[in-house]
Parts: sequence; C-alpha cells; structure tokens
Amino acid sequence: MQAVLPDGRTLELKPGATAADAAKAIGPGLAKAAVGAIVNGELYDLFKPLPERAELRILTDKDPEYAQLFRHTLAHVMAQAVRELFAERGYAPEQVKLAIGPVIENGFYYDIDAPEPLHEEDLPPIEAKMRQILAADLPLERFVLPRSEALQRYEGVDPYKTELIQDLPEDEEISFYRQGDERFGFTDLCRGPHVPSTGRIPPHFKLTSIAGAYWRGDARRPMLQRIYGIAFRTKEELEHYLWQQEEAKKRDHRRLGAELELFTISEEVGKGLPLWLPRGAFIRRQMENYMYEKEQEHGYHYVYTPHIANARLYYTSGHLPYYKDDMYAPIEIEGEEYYLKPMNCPHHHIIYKARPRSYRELPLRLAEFGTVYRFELSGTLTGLTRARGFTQNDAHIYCSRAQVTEEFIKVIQLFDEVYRDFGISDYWFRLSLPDFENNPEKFGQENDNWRDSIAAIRKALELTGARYEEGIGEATFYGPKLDVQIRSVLGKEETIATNQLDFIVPERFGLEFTNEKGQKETPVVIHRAIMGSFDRFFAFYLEHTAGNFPLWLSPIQAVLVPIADRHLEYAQKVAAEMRKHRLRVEIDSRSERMNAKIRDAELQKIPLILVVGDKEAEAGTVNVRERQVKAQRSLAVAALIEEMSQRVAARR
RNA sequence: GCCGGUGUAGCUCAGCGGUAGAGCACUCGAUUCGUAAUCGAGCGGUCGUCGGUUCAAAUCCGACCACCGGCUCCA
Repeated sequence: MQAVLPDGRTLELKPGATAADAAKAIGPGLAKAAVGAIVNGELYDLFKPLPERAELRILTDKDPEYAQLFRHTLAHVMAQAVRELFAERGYAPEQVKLAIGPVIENGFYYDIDAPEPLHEEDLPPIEAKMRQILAADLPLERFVLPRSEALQRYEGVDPYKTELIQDLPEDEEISFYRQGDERFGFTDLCRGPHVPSTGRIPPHFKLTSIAGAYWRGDARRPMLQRIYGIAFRTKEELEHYLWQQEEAKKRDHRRLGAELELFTISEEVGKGLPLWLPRGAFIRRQMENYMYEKEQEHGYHYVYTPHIANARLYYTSGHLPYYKDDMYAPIEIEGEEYYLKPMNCPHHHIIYKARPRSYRELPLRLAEFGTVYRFELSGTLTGLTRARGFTQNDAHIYCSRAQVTEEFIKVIQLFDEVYRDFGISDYWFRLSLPDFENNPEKFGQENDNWRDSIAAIRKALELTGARYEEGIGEATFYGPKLDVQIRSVLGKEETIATNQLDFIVPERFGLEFTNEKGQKETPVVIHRAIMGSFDRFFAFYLEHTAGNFPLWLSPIQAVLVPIADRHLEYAQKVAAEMRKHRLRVEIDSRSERMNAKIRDAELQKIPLILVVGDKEAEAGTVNVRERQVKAQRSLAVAALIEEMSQRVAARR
C-alpha cells in the first residue's frame, strides 16, 4: 500500500502499516520523534492501521495537535490512578466503573462511578499517582476485539462500557488501548488516538476540579463523578493558562458588580432577584435609552404590559404544558389563577388583537423592556447572567410570510449596528433547528411551516453574510431559533440573545390580518431581543470592558482632585460649569493626599481624573489624566467640556 | 434539582475545643501635600441558621440555608 507525504512523495508500505511504520520508512530520527500523524486531515496515533493511499503528515511533540494525543492518554492515566487509589482502600479495579474520558479544550476529564464518593482532597494523591505512571513510561498498545468478546469483557461488570459498545454501529471496529501490564497498567475501550507511551506525556498538567455529571447527559440517569484536568505542552502554557484564569476571575461581573457598586443580590429579597444600585442603574438606563432611540428609528412601537397574567393566557399560548415547572407558582385570586409572566409575547399578541389588522400595517413591531420571572433551578443561578427576574429587550414583529426574510435581515442588521456601538465584534449566530427524530413530542412532524421558516432564516443569514453555525434539537416548540453567541472573558461560549420565528402561537391566539385580496390571513411572528436581557447583556459588557465603561455610559465621568483644601473652591466652580453641560463630575474633597485620591479614582475606574492646584486655579485649566494612562495634559475648562461632550455624542 | 466545595466585621482573610483578631473600608482628630495608599484614635461580629456532643463549641457531629465549580435545564 501507499501513503502520500506533504511534499508529494509517495511512500511504499506493507499492508496494515501504521504511522509508526511510515515514520520508520522516512528515517530513524523521525521514527523516534513521531508521536502521531494527521491522516487525510484526521488525527491518528502510531497504532491505528492507515487507510490505502492516505495523505500523511507525521507529528512530533512540536506540533500543536500533539496536545490532543496526550490529553487523551492522560484521561486513561487518571483512570488508572483512580483505580489504584481505590485499590489502596480495598476495592477491586472493576468496582471503579468508567464511563467516558474525552479530550476537551485545554485538557480532559473522565466520568467515573466510584464505590465511594470522590472528594477534592483526593485530587493531590491521584495527581501524584499519575506522575508515577508518567515516570514509569508505560508503553501503549492498541487491539481490536469482535463485538461479542468486547461485550463479554464488560457485561455484568461495567454497565457504561457495555452500553457504549451496544450503541456502536454494527460495522464499527471495536478498539481497546492498553498501557502497562496486569500488575501496573490499565486497559480501556477507546477509539483513540493516544501517545506511544506514558513517558511521552509532558508533566505540565493539573487536576482542577471534581463535579457531578449525568450519564449521557440525561438527568434521569445516574450521576457520575467527573474529574477535570488541564494539560499543556509546556510549563509556560500551563502557567499562562492559570494566569489567564486568575485575570478572568478579576473581571467576573459578580465581583466587579460589588466593587464598583453596580448591583447586589440579597437573600432577603430572594435568590436570583438582582437589585440595581444607583451606578449600575444609571448605566442600564443609558443602555435602555440607547435601545429605545435605536428601535424608534427602526420602526418599533413601544408598549407596556403588566407583570402578571391570567393562567388562561398561557393555556392559549401553549406554553403552560412545556414550562409550568419553570414558572413561579400561580397566585389564586377571585377563584382565578394568575402567573407572574415568564415572557412577554402573549401580552403582545393580545395587543395585536385589540383591533382588526390590515396588511397595510404589517410588519407591525411591538417593543417593550419587559420584566419577566422564571423559576430557574437554584443550581443554575449566577449573578446577572442567570437570574429569576430580568428585563428583556423584547419585541415581536408581526408580518406576512412573504415578509419574513426581509424582516429577519433587518433584525440581523440591527444586531450589527448595536453590537458595533458597544464595541462587540466577536459574536456570531447559531441557527437552532428541530430534532424531529429524537423529540417528536416537542417539535411534532416536519411540515412546510418548519421547512419554510428555516429556509427564510437561512436566506436572511446568507444575504447579510452573517457569521453563523447550525445546531440540531435546540429549536422551540413553535419554531426555529436564532441565538446570538459570544465568547466570555473565560473563553466560554455563551448565548447573549435569542430570536425565534413563530408560526404556531399566532394561530393559537387566532391572530389575523386582512390581506390585499380581502381575505383573512394569520401573521407570522418574529420574537427578537437585541440585547437579550439587559441584565445578561450588562453582565457580559461589564466583563468585556472589565468595568472600564466608556465616557457616555460611566455614571461618574470625572473626578476632580483638589491638591489642597484651598483649591476646593476652584474645583467647585469647575464642577458647576461641567454640570451645566450635563457632565457627571464629583469632587474628592477628602482630607487625603492627591496620590490616594488618584488611586481610588483609578480603582473605581473613573474615565477622567482632573487634578486642580495653584497652577490650574490661576490659569483656569484642569490637569487631565485618562483612566489607566499615566500621561497628563492641561486643558482649559471650556476645551475639556467641549471634548467630553463630543466623546459622549460619539458614544466613546 | 443533582454531584463536589465554601460560609468568621461592609471587603480580603487569620484563629480550628478554653469564651474573637489583622489589614482595608467607615467615623473622628491631626496633616494641606503635584499624579496609584499621610499619621493617630474610634466604631464594628449572637463566627450562615437551627439542633446535638461536651464542664466548655467559631472550632467536633447532624439538618437546613446561601454562595462557588460542574451536570441537567433555559420559552
């Protein structure tokens, strides 16, 4: 058989040859350095037989792909170490049941069903054992078993592995990897790939946490214990990663929210129910004003609706069967049930229905900063990102089927406009599709409604050239979803906003309009939320900017720092002048040294620090120091006001 | 909700069977200073809550609550 090398050369190999054989054929140096290969674009180890006429590139420990190999092997090494830990406690190896142990970004994990619960204090001894296994340089080998033999290995011993094998397609090869021997080693059902021996794993890893994880991600199935680890090629990469994590922690919106006095959450009010402090409320109000103006420009009409609604509204909408458990319990009054509203759409539908509609008024765009309440599971609550009460930047666009694509294009363009103004460039869309096969009870059957609405959104995405990906199974019961994804400071992908196309609920409410031909027609509804919820958007933006809000959003735009008490009077004069121009300035009149005042203003992330002393008072100027910049400049008060006003107008 | 972890002053943390401490913040006093912490004094905690063990519990045990890291969920 043959393999094609990156330089175009063809290599003659024996049938069943592996990347190891190929490396050997190229040269003894490479044979020694090889750790794996890229075969037809796929990552291979040195064990797996190559396909015929494969494009082949041998990897060494210099290649970034190497990380995937040793991270995977580390998962096995960890499993072996956990078994040894339990062996010391008198358990047989098979009493430590293993589920899956994949590679993830920056590391690996293994899901384990252990005879006793694992605790954080178990991690250091496991890690120590892992280092012993690395030092022992156990060679790995790969072998394949027929299905029946593979099943025999695990039946009655490890239900997880048994299930994994049973779910493998009939024609799939069932491979195992063994490291070491019976006495000191470990064998696992695994599709690979792995490093040639445990000694080839760089020692730059760390077990980071232990967490629960449901078997196959299903809350009805057993909960396993997942041990997470991180691993890198070099010590520097490991240290850099740990440093990054520390930096990210400093930007955590919950921490900045407290430090900068933006919001608080109190048990006394209720968990998941944030309170906006004056400074945070100020910024939110600026954001709301911004959105209000933007949406006015784009033809939205603002409405107000109450926070509760009769249960009948949610029977009509069809939400109740799906979301009853996720709503606050109903309030019974005058023999009727009322729910706190978990979404605004039904209220808006009633507004639509308040009088007969003509095709001439479509698309009708109803907007509201609607506060909603959802009974989120307590374990999922996180600051403003996941709360039980929050305010959506909500709107519903009622339009005809013919208008859907065009309206979606406008929505996508509005996202672009708004996110650009907030300096957010790294975001993308995610089109969430229904999964008819696995969840027919939620999505029903595939029909023209589904096909047409998915096609309409796809077309809008293509026409705008928006960056997007697709996902299956995450649609809503009433239509496909278009989520907006961003990357948090911790590097995690998050959904910041979500839109849906709805062709079911309008019908349930009997919404209609009279078309050009005088016939009644049901509108389609686009649910859209540009900022998602102000709470979550604010949380993201806070972390994105690390609390360094631009001038136009800062609750305090400048602090005047009088050098000595005799400069206080001048500072007050400057402040009064600035306030006349609606600039938000405060005077630090504490009996502190100037250095302390500057330090505190920097820590509070105030955009401008204005120092005034004898020179300034005499010349009618201020000494301007920009946040996080040491350099200073002197400006006349009028010039400062002009400059600041311009920046505010430009939203910088 | 589930698994693991953590709860001591407003914040960051020490104390881990003998009756609670530091720094910062805050208040007061002194200082009036040129670009990231002036000095001193004072105030402040039923050690998350409830129960148990003990002569004695912040400290040991149990339950609950909240928070943190995950899993599941997210209209």
